[in-house]
Amino acid sequence: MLINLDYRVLSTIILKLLKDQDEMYGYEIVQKVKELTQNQLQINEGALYPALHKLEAAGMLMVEYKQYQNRVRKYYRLTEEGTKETQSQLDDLRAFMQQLQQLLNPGTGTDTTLAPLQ
Amino acid sequence: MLINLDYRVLSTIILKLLKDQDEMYGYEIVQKVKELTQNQLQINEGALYPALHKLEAAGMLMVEYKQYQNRVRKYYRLTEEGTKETQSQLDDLRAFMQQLQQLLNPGTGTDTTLAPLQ
DNA sequence: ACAATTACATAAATTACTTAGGTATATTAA
DNA sequence: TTAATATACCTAAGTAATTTATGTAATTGT
Repeated sequence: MLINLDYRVLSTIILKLLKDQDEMYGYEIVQKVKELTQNQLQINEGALYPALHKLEAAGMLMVEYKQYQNRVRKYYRLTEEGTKETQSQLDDLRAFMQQLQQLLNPGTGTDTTLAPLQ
Repeated sequence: MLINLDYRVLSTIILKLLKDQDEMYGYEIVQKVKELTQNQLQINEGALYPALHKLEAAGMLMVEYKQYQNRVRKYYRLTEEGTKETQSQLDDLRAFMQQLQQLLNPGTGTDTTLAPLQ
């Protein structure tokens, strides 16, 4: 099967951002993606929140509520298993993107290498 | 919205292969993808055939039936509009992949450029 | 002769995304 | 000061497309 890249991409982005930033709340993730891609990519909140809940239910993320002014933010952070999963998903996505290069640029041959995903 | 990359990827692969090979039949596309990716990517026939029908219905592909031994193969070929669409989808996919690089490799900075998609 | 491959196809079930809406506080603009 | 926008969370209905499971039929391999 052609990897379901939608869900892959969404969860991989979430995990990778949390790997870099240590902890973030949902709305912050939406903004961060906009910022990093100069408004070219935008995550729907209707997709993000369920994805966060799913990752949490799967034991990849843990939650901490924090007071900020008069509201409560829900901060997410990688669990130990989530950290492993992050690496695994990054590897998978890198592999997939390389396969895609293979398909879309046949003949470029030796070096279609992407910058290594950390 | 996070681009629906599944459908994007599938149709872009189909169109790109037809751009390179001029004409192919469905089963051939499945095999070609396996071959080009050393069995690492595999298109489900249950996904491919409906996608081909959809692209045909959209006027991107035209069909020619050809006799081969005792069976009939259904060959697909790009229409004029399909040729334009191919370029457009390749451009979109390249852009998307660059955004993805941006997200997954922040700091790599100057050159995360992919080999140009033809 | 039987199993696997080639070649097409569709349908039910599943998945998960988009769209749309809802609640509530805080900030900015008119 | 009030209205609109931004922040911050959430869920549900509708939609889209994939996976899985079949089905048919000819051909090739064992």
